[in-house]
Amino acid sequence: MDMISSPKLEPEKLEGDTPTMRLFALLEVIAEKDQLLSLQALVEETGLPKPTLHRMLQQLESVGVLQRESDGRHYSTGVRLRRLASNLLINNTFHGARRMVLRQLVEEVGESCNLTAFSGSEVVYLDRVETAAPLRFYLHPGSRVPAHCSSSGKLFLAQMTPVQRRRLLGHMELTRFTDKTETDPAKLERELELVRRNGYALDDEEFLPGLLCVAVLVPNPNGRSNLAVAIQAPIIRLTHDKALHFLPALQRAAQALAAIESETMPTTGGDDDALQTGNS
Amino acid sequence: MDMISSPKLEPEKLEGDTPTMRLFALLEVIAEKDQLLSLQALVEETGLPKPTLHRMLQQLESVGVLQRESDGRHYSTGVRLRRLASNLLINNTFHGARRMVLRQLVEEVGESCNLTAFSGSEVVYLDRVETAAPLRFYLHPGSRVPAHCSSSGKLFLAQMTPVQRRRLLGHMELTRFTDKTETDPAKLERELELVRRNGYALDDEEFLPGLLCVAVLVPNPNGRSNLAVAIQAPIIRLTHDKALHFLPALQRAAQALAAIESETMPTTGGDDDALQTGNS
DNA sequence: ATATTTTGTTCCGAAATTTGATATACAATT
DNA sequence: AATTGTATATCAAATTTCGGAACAAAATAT
Repeated sequence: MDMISSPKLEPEKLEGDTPTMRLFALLEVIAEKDQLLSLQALVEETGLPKPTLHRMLQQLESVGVLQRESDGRHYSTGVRLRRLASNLLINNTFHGARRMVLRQLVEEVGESCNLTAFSGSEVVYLDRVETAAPLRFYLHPGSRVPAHCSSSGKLFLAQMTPVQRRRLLGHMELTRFTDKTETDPAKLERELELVRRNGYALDDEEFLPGLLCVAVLVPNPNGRSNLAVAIQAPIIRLTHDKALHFLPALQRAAQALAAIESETMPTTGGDDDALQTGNS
Repeated sequence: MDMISSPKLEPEKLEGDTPTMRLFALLEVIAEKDQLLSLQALVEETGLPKPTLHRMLQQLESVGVLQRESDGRHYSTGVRLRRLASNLLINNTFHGARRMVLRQLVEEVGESCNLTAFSGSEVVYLDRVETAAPLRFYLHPGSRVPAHCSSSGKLFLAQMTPVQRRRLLGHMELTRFTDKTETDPAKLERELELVRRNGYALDDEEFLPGLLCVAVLVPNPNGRSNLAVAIQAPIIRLTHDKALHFLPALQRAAQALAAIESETMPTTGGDDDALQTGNS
């Protein structure tokens, strides 16, 4: 094992010292783009020789990590990779001090709160802390709800580019769950505009009768966020006004969560090898 | 949820043919249970030799894919892995959109549906949404079936030029899977002619006994299509007639999928929506 | 406090894999 | 029909991984 790697800043080259790491870096490139990449495109993107890249892609495809599109020339994420990502985020509640932030928020506002992420086309509950109040909705972590009628979902939709959003909403049936569910795409679009301006989103009995939610995004300095915090409560206890009243607390929690994220997700890959543990 | 996970009886070898795939499988194990795993625990979990595992973990840690806890003896997900997962799920509108179309179709017809492509000489399942009905065939995405005895496959074959088709069928054994499997090239050719005229294809227990499929092509304005949608159901529930009854819904789904394709496929410019340069 | 067991780490030659220039097949475009 | 751009196959050389065995450091038992 060498000492500290020399600071060679290759702007184009796909970094990676071992074959495996090169392959992982390739996955990162693919995951970063919301588009189907061809072999040629990846060659230009990574700077790797074509045969090498071809082999890598083929290998990844053969085990279901990547998947080739119908035209046979474009690659995208495969089932295994997507499942890995899902599991990772769901199981990550353990690692996080995030739960503590949630817990404190719950204590502060007295209602159940949860942490959500956007996955595929739906909102998935990463973690959830319940209020002590006897009357409550029980929604377990791991479950999924549609984006168009959940507060977090609206936030995620609102921050997408128009192209991305149209791709999703254009082919999504805005299923009606309650009288208040928004099923008109145009109206939804208008509401998303509002959400974008307000910086928060409401779900006023749009998914479950009697359930009101408020959510804000967990800010992400690196780009779009895929984390949101939400308060969920029976409308009997949490009125519309009261919900807005909780916004500062919610924002504070979001900020705290963002801090946790940035602690563990620094932008640049630091190369300080502090491997020499106590070995005298 | 996957069904093929191996039971935890013995130190079941971590499957993987190449070093890289073994490593990916390791990540899957870790992602599945985000508990802080020690080296020893992983040895027992995966059945890999200790030095090997140690090397893998160390390598993964040194590049930030995994992370070692403060005690230095427990590993958990690292920065890069989590970022990969995040990006993956956010930048996934493409798969999300397609899946939604499938899901709606399933809801409409009440049977499992899937999206297939032609690859090499076989039909590969790109995605699949299961019906809620208890009795169902379980066929996972990524698996492959022969072209001559699947509804999608016949569609793909039917739209080929005679030269192309002969090239394939000439070197392909028309394997018999059931009594109804067509193994006579001449008869198959005649059926393909019918498929071409009808605009849809059936698979009436030609691959699996008791399984009936109907499929249509996803139209492609640029030429031949390499995408098909299909309904698959036990013949007990889905009679021949009923299948034809579902054709309009199937066609509608195909149309929707075509729209997604045309939205997504970058022509040849490379300039697309959301460019998010993860300048690392 | 010392002995014992368990867990983590290092070595290193043999075996397996990746690498990528070159060559070929295939498709679309002219 | 010819041409261009792409995707894929081949193969010997260069790297990398592999894992048994030895070693070090904790944790646990005596």
